Amino acid sequence: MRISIDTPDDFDFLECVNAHGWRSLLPFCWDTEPKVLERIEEFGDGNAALLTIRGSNGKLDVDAHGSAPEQDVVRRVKIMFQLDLDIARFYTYCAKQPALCHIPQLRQGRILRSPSLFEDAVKVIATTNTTWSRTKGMVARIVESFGTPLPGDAARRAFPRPDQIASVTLEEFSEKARLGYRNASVHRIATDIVEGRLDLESWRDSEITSQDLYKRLLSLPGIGPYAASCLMIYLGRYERVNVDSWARMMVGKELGRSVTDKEAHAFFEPYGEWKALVYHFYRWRESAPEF
DNA sequence: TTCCAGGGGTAGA
DNA sequence: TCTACCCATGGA
Repeated sequence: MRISIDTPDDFDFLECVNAHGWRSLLPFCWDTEPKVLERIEEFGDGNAALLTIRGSNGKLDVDAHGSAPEQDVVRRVKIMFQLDLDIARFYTYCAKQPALCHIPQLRQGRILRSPSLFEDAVKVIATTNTTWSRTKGMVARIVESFGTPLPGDAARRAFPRPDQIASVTLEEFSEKARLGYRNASVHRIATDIVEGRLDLESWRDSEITSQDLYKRLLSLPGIGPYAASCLMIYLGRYERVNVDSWARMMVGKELGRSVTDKEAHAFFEPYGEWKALVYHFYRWRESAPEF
């Protein structure tokens, strides 16, 4: 089944896929040539399907191999590529500043994300205090140990649902996922969702203020200021910079001394409501890890 | 052996 | 609000 999904004029497939390392984390699989993004996705019926996604003029062509309801495929692809995100105001802002005017020219701004906040939260936790190669390993072990396999190819699996993680003990999860001290955080988030104490997907609601959303994200185990700010970006909220070791280093160089997180935040204050997006694309242009 | 990576949690000041 | 310390992991 092929589904064509119209994309906004200010959308660029490659810029979105390359906006950060998510394309290299299972169940995404990026093929540089011929520039195809694959993803194993489960649609709630216990069967996984392979999606292959290509960008072409004004649309995304999605081939679904396996059981995949069309409406659900469209909904999830729109989330992954942030197709409903209105970034016109961001482009207007960038166009006025010489240092940022390349952003609208390149049609940067949208960042590949996961169809669920649960998956993004787990992946962000797996990026904290570790190297990128280890992040890939952690995510791969979660997918390969707990995800629904693709029919006929058990080696390829979807990202596990919360109940697939919560169905095993913390000890078993830790043994298979090997996330170090992060094991308990991921297992508890999954368990809280399954037992009805947490409804992460409802946090996508635009009625929730950014301040409230940030507080909610911080309340999750394993999610601190850095991880919460990353997730805010994926949800289209850019008021908080995800200050990391690179940001501290970069601001420190500018100021000629070591800086506190507060000083790093203050450095990006002039970029107002867009500061996190400005930092994100600056950081990836200057120093993208090998992904 | 020690350090470090796209930090987080906690105690104590 | 800030600082110090500890928290697995595994490659360099």
